Amino acid sequence: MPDRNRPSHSPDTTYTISELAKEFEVTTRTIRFYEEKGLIAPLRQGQKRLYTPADRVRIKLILRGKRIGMTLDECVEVIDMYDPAHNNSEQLRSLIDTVRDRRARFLQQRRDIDDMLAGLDEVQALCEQALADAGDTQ
Amino acid sequence: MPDRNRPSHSPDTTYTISELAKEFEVTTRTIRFYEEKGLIAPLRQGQKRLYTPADRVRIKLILRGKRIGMTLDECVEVIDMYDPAHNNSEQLRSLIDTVRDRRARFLQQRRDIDDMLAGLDEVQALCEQALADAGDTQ
DNA sequence: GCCCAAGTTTACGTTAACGTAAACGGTAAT
DNA sequence: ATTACCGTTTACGTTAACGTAAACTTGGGC
Repeated sequence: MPDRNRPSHSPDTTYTISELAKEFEVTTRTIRFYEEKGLIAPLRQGQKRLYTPADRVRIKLILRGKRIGMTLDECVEVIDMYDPAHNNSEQLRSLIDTVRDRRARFLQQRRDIDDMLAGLDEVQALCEQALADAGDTQ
Repeated sequence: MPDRNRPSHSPDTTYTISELAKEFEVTTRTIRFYEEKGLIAPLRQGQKRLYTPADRVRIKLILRGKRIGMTLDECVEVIDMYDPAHNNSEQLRSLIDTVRDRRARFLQQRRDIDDMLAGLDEVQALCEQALADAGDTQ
């Protein structure tokens, strides 16, 4: 049995596919699918996949993106912003533009969520009022 | 030609499908699809669909939901919270629970977006630093 | 009367993101 | 040695949310 008691912050920690699947509450199929799509590229020990902390972070970012409705392709776009394959000034400026556009979309989404939350507040207030009224006339 | 100059806030304003399609930048197919799925139920004048301001609001809510990754079914759930078909106290309490759950999900999404935005800030800072450095060594 | 733009119905096609099943390999415990 | 789990590959199935095309109707303009 491999050592499951090593500190989780160890730099050379690795994870099996089922460990990550359990942690993130997805199926192993999902994780393999992400690999198939090129979103992650785990090591292999023999035939089995071995995930590094970096892989784990990528999965975390993917799932975060998914929760706010991003497609996998969009997740890749955002994740790729992090890796420093941007050599010359032209690429840097282009990346800054991409960042600006993406930020605008995120801000729109946050406005949408705030609007939704405001709606929920109203609904709840109406509910509680109706409940109070029902209590009064009892 | 129908009057297209009536004030848009008139209570009995109606819209054609193409007007709404243009306003919300979707296709007419999309709007008909929402009807097919039971999300809206426009009036008819003869064979043609006529949309009321209430229909328009529902479409707006649907699209808002979609922007934050909600499915159409989830949009219906949320929209249905607004209409007062909640008669007795039991239903009211149940609705309050539903509201609480939904709010929790929205709050999670907002955290996700804030995390994404923080990531973009970092990326941008690194970009600008790299650009500045490139300028220095020129 | 004829045309055109906008509307309609019906139906099949498409894409993303997995689910599900089959068939197989490695290894650890009984 | 057999059972019990992981893990693997390959492949077909599924659902949501429309796109696209065909064939038809309808009211207004020339």
